[in-house]
Amino acid sequence: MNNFRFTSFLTSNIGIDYEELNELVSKFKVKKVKKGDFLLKENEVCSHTFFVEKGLLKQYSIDDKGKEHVLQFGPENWFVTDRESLFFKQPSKYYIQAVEDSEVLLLEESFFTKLSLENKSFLEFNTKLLHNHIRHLQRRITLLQSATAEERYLDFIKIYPDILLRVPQILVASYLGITPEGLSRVRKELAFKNFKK
Amino acid sequence: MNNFRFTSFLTSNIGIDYEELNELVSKFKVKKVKKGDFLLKENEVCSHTFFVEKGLLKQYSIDDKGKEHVLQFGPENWFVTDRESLFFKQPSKYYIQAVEDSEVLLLEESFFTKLSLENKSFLEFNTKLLHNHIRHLQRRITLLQSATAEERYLDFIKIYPDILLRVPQILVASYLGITPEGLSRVRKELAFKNFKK
DNA sequence: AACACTTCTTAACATAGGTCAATGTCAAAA
DNA sequence: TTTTGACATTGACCTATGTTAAGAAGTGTT
Repeated sequence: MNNFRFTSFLTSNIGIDYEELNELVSKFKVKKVKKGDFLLKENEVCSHTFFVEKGLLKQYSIDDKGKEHVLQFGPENWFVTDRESLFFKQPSKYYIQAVEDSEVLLLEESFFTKLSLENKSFLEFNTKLLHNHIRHLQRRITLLQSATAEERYLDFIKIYPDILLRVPQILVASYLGITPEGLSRVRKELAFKNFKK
Repeated sequence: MNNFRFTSFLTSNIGIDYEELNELVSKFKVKKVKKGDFLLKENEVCSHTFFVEKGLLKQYSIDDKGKEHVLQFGPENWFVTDRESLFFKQPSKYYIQAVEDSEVLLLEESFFTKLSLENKSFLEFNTKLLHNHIRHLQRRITLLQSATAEERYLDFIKIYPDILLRVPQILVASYLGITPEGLSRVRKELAFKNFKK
């Protein structure tokens, strides 16, 4: 058998025929990327969903002032893709780039559509993925609408304590929608508050 | 036959058996709500997807400072629901309320799951709905991360010119993540800019 | 060791947008 | 017709965060 995280991930989430799955997964391409390498660039049409076996990816856009905005990070066991581009076959607005040396599985969209038709359990799984995605995005919107930089930072720490330690703060700041200097200030104030207590 | 917008909406989007669909749709409950009535309140588990036949809904949350944040508006032909609560059967963080006197169809989740399994074309349609939702949410995140209040307002005008005219500005401001006063200022500055030209 | 690079911090200053309070407008209710 | 209540605007003031610029600290490379 292979020992992809992906296989364990799926079998632990779906009541799927193991042999069949293994057969499928062994056909996937594995891609090794170095820190800084791109898996997707702006204006390309996204052709795969990337499942992160190892390492860490970031998905970000660059605005018209040249600033980078991290939409999401993708550590091990995460799916990263631009669904908008993949599904609607439109040029992407995002970059997907390796933050660390990484290994990703390249999943064709047909993998999802086919299995969804054939296997009820997989359809449920896939639907769950989509709903999780939506849940995650809504949470971010609410935070961006209503929370201060400090509150967003505290939220980030709580939800992604692992990622906090793996990425430079400039990326955390970009994810939070503030400048690195702003983040530095927030951290300082938090340290001061904790000191006083 | 019935003359629900919903039936036309579906048949124009899906290659679905018309008789079968009509049969299904005629079983749905229609709910008429007055301006201000709620279809969902915080901490309730959302049990339906609402298809707006007539009128206008808003979905919003209230933060711990008591401020209202509009997540989305739902005019005619839109689906409004809290997918997070509906799918994961969790208490909702949102309110769904009528902005105008409205008529909505109450769609059971089973309607979507069943038809998705039975009908390939419907599955595609449903998947498209989910992807559209994700696209929409991502767009908002990018705007909230990178655009000024003025830019977000201009974007709103461009994308929802109709809604702009139907809702009080206090709701537009809430959607944009600014205060009513802030929006008023933005409008004033825009008017001034246009005057100078 | 010396260097270049990148990241992080700090401080002074600037500004977008929030807050508060007063006033205006308009439509519905009495 | 008056009153009420929701919405919109305005101005004075305030605060969080951005901007700019400099230095410090850490890391990898020669």
